[in-house]
Amino acid sequence: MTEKRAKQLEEALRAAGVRVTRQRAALLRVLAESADHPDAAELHARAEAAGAGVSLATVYRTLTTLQAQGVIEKLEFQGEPARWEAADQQHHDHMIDVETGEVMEFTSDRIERLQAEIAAEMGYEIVHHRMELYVRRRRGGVPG
Amino acid sequence: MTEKRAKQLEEALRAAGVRVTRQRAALLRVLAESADHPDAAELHARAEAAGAGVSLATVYRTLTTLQAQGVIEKLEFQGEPARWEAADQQHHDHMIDVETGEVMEFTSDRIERLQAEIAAEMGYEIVHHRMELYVRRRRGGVPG
DNA sequence: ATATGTGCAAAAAGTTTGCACCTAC
DNA sequence: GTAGGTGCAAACTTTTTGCACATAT
Repeated sequence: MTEKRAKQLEEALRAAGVRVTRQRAALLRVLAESADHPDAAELHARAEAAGAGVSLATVYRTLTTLQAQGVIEKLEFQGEPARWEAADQQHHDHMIDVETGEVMEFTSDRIERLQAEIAAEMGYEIVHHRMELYVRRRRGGVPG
Repeated sequence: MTEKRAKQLEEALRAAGVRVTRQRAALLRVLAESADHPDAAELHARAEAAGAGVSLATVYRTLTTLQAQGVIEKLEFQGEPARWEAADQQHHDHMIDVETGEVMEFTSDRIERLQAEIAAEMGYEIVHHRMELYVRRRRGGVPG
């Protein structure tokens, strides 16, 4: 399944005139297999672990390229190195447990609508947004 | 007015056991006079322009200290150096014009309520949040 | 008097880049 | 064949830190 996705992406890149090198193919596979939100160093480590020879500089360059192609999204949480995620899912925002560091995803059409309304009232339209909730588990809280 | 505010802050800091040095006093004044969202280098430049002898290292250390005292807030917009703002106003979020770089402030009780609801549904409570709308002026838009 | 703060210069951390070589198309 | 990609090492940007000296309380 992730292999299939990786192949699809290779085609899309070629169609866009972006060369699919050994390094890029390897990173596409690593990204397709990653359900979490790894940073550049972590992606490099995973590629190395998979036996791909990819330099860290190329990881950075590839991430920039894939972002420009809309294949991945860059996440910049408070003061940490940038993290990345596949862009194939529907849009969502993030909730970060400040105690464990765990990153969860959520969506809210109602919030998105309100954001658009607020921008419109001020004469603007939204290009993109960023919303992060830094949270703590409630004592006696509802089980996940 | 800003001078008065700076004096108040000096008192609060002393009360909290934080020494009010010449450098800190100078930075408090620069911050009190700044209605925008300057980064450390800009604050350093403004302090220098005001004739205060303050090193950049001290600017960084002071910003960290003032943040810990709740006097200022740190803003981290997409990939730029951190910016700072006085924390005396009510809570608000930011809207950034992607074409001009202009930073505007806004509030929405409705969004804040929805955020709390979403966190609660997942068994969490919000410690703090970050919401930024990256926007573009609408062609034929409503005047500001 | 002394715990704290400061300046300087060096280091850290994350990311980007110049250049010679390599490779997908 | 050639435009575009890669590796390496060096540079860059922002921020932090060790240490000797200075100063607010």
